[in-house]
Amino acid sequence: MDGARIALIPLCKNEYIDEEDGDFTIPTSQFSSSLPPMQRPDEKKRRDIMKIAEAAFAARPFHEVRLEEIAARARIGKGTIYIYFRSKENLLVEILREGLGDLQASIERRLLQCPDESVAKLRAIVTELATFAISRPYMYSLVRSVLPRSCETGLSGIHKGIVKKIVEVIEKGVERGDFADTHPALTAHYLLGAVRGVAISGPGKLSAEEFAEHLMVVFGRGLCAREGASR
Amino acid sequence: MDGARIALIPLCKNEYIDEEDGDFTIPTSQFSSSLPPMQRPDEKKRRDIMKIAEAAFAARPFHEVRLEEIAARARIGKGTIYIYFRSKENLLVEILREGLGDLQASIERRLLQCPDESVAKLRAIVTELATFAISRPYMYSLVRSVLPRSCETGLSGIHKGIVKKIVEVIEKGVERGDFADTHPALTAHYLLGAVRGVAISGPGKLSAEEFAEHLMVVFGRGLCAREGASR
Amino acid sequence: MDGARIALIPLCKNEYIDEEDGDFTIPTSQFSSSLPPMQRPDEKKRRDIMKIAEAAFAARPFHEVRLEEIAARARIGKGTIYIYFRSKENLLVEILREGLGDLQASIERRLLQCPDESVAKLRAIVTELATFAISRPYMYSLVRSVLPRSCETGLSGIHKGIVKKIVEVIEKGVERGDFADTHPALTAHYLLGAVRGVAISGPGKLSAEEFAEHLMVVFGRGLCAREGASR
Amino acid sequence: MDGARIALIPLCKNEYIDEEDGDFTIPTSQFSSSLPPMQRPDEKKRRDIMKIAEAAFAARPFHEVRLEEIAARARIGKGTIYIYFRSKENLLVEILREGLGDLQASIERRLLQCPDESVAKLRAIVTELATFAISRPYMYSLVRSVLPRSCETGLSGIHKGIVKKIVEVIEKGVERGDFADTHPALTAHYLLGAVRGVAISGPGKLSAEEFAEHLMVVFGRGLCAREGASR
DNA sequence: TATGAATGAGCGTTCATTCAT
DNA sequence: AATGAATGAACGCTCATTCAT
Repeated sequence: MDGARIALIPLCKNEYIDEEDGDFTIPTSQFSSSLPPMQRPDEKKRRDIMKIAEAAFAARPFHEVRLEEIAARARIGKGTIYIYFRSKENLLVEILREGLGDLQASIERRLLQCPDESVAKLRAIVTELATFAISRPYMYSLVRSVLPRSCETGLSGIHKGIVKKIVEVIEKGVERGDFADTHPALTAHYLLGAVRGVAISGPGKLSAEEFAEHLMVVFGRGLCAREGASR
Repeated sequence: MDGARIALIPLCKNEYIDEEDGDFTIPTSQFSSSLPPMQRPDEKKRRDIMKIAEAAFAARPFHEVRLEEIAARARIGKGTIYIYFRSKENLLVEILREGLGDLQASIERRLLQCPDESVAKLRAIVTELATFAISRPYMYSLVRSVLPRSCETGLSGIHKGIVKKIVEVIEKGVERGDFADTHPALTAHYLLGAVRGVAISGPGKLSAEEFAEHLMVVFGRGLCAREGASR
Repeated sequence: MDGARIALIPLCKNEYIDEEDGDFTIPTSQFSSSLPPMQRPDEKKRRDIMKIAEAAFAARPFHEVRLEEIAARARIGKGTIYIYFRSKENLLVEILREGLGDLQASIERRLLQCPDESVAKLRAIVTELATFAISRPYMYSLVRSVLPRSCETGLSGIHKGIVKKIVEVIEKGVERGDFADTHPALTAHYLLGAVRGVAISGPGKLSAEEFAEHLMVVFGRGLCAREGASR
Repeated sequence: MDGARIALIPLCKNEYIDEEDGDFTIPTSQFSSSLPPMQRPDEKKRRDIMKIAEAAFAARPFHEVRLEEIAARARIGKGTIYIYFRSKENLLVEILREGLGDLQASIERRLLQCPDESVAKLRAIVTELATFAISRPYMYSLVRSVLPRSCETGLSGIHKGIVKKIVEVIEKGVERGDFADTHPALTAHYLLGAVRGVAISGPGKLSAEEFAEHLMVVFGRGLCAREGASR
């Protein structure tokens, strides 16, 4: 049994991992990530469903969420969900795609409006992350906790896009001598992870502003090039 | 055996009769302290199951993990799992409890061995977190997968214990003038979240040492009292 | 739909959040009074299932009856049973409730139509009991097969109702001097037990009429006030 | 669906009934009814188990009785039961066989001691039945409620033996002009059923003597030859 | 002989999904 | 488009039975 060392070393971060012997083949899920956006007879109803479902998926783990319950809460028939979404998993994916898409969009919008200065850009990102974390805290709890197969669904693309944006800002700051960081990608993950950690299990009663401010203190200093007492 | 008089005298005609002592829990020895050297639930087998199951739970989301498959991989009968664990959820909880418990224990051990100095203590914690993240990355991905009910399962207690340890170190550092932090609890969550983020979706090919070192740079600076250009 | 504001705002970080209204029972229409002329649970199908299941429960003991088999015989899906019945036990209870209810109803109907005379009333009851025993003999064999919990299921209520009816008739007869019986409740149980005994293990090839007639002879005499050589 | 009339008319009273299409073949149970009495290493322990199990089988329906519970109550290992009994069903059969055997034996003993007179003989039987019903009321609840396949187990033989004894007494009484009964076998079933009915659901607080006395009044009169106003 | 850990067939039940209306 | 009754594959779990000790 000792020889049977488990081989579940994550081959590919960012994704649920497959096993050594291939027995655990992840069934190719049935969602094309790009969206020939299905006819949406009633866009408002679609949003309703997503809103209700977001709450439900946040309230309990995926396998405990019943579509019947979502339908009942949305005051529609169970079958109706299938007019707007291909499956339960697809429903969640769409919710996350939208949520992360919103976040990505608002980060990009904010960056465009902001002066081309390293700390200001960092602040722009941090502010958006904090606002998102406070206003839609459960979005975070969904991202990876329940979601396998994020590659196929295009979600990891959005996630990577956000990471990339942060990395760019840090790298630009390093170039300019404003920041000192030997591994900006790591730092980007710190930032996202930190925000997520607070969103999920952080202290209650925290305003987005306080949160952003504190993040700026810690990460601003942490990235600051001017000195470096790490010891 | 004569004293064991049966108490099932029908108290009430017309109905099946209940037993004197109500719930009569069968004294399932469940690892009872000491038994005749007969067969006993096998602690090693319990660990085997947990090891296999940890891999399975890491490989796919909770609702796609089949106990039958775990049993097959562990080369035991399906029912055997239920000798050692109350339910599928309990199995996962035990895995997490053990994992988080290990982490907590190693942090505490390391803190005891380490000089009573703020940065050294921070380093001790960071080193353990990084080591854990690299060596058991999927532990992190599990934490929220069935973690509603985390209160009842005692898991959140362990998590809080770890947070508390970090907070203590930061607060002590602040008292001594080594650290500057207006909200240590937030920072503790940043640290845990950051580690988690890297464990789950961070860049591959990262050694625990590199990881710890980089964390120390960012968070060490971020906490550093000596100056503070967050702007 | 705007008023249906989602209440799933995480009240408590660090834990999956519960819903405002707790148990939120889905308004499964379960034969709700009036619905748009859409599909509705089909009362006829319910009866079909009960008919098939009655046969199955009569053919073997409870724990050997397979719902899958009942479903197959009824040519429906296994899940469909659960649309109409809460559980296997509930299915049996409903069968019994209906059966005993029928018996009770037919006894009461017959009593209303019959002249207000002691022997005639006894005959009315006996006739219905005999008819029931001959036409649905397995109903009797079911009565106690899952009848712990008979209180909770309301079955014992029906049974008691029947007993009470018989007792009333006897007591009236005693009042009038037609019957002599010091313990009518006992006699009522004799009658039911006797019928049950014959239904279950009595001689075959017995018509309801013969049976009723013979019962009348034995119990008619047994109750008769006119003389009393019990010795 | 109308044509699909259920064919579960009990072909053979006294046994669970098979279905028209033979799908429901009752698995030949694995107990020889006659007893090469297996080595009984410890006869006392065997009795203990039976005593405990009798209570358990009386307390809940067959399928809810756990051998583990019986073992625990008897303070023996689960496997030990299988030293004394071939299976769970066999355990129940043995309990019933013994119980009914006791009843049969005591009836026969009493009949031998009693004057050769019709009413006295009836009284002998009734007294034993009443005593049995009062002192071991749950024996009755077991006899048919849980037990399929009684033919193969030899139980129905004992039951038939008792019926036969009663029938003999009645027939002798008829021959002698003491009793009038056109169908003694039916009456025998009445008697057994009546006793069973009282044992299971009759009024509480009834002494064996009262019970026997009342039975004699009703059945004594019911069988009495001297007159016959059943109308 | 006695044990109780181990087994695994087999169950009741659920719920995402389909489809007739 | 909308519905919800119907489905049935697939699950978690139980427990009578076996067997190594």
